[in-house]
Amino acid sequence: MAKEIKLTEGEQEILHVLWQSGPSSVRDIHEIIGAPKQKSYTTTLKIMQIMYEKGLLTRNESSKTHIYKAAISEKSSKQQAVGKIIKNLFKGSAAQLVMHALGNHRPSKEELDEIKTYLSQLDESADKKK
Amino acid sequence: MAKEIKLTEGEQEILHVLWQSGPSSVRDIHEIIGAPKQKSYTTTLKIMQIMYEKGLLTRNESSKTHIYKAAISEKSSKQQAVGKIIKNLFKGSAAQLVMHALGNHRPSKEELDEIKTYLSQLDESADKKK
DNA sequence: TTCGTTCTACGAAATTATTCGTACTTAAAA
DNA sequence: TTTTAAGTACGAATAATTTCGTAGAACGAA
Repeated sequence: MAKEIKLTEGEQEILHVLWQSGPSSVRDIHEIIGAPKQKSYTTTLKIMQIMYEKGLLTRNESSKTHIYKAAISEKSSKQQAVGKIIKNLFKGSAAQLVMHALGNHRPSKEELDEIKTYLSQLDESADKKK
Repeated sequence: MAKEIKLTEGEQEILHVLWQSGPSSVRDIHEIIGAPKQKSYTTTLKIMQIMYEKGLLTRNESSKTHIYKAAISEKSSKQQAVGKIIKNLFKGSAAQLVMHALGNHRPSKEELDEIKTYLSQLDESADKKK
């Protein structure tokens, strides 16, 4: 199992932006999440520096403006986040989460079809297993 | 939209237990989450008292040992938690979360059937809407 | 009634996270 | 070359959270 990483609120926000936008400068990130909240630039900088020290981010220092990248994958974070929710809020049942998600966030017809297709694929591969 | 409630790590743990077990004493909760982590009893007590002051818990003081209940519903917390994940990690697509959950937590045949049934119901009711 | 156990209340220390000011560096523009 | 704009580093204040010790109340058993 992947190591359990504990992220603070601020760290999560920064990772989300980096995953969406790709490698970014502190300024880039700050415009998106710090500035709108009236936080000073050095606040964003500090958090990113700490994340760098912790190994949550890597950075390219070749130019004056450092460019940061997420050092942990969105994929593993998704898995951890979803797994945690299933465990804590849905008594371990992925199916319950699925139905909850479908019930509350009304996917479009297209999305529903997408899911059905996916489900039938799952069925088939389940047969072939082991 | 329901008010955005921010819970600390410790608060979440306690709510999870209360939702699972129903009304409980501090001792009950402590045995489940404090004791295994070698925390002292008063630590659990203190957090629950603070939660009570914040209105996150209610309590019955009729006996010496107070009995606490969660004051916020598991349902709304689920909605908030799932909504947040969909927004932050799945670009707003519930379908993506669903497929991720199905892909990583291999539900049993029974669960799959359950989901399919649920899906077809959704389809029908979608037709009737507005 | 007295003792021992179990509880709550509360204050304060310790820890963790966020926030920001200041100093110094770099590089480009004037 | 001087000035100005934009960056980084870093220390320290503040805020939020967790942790625990101590005091005193409640209550049952001896």
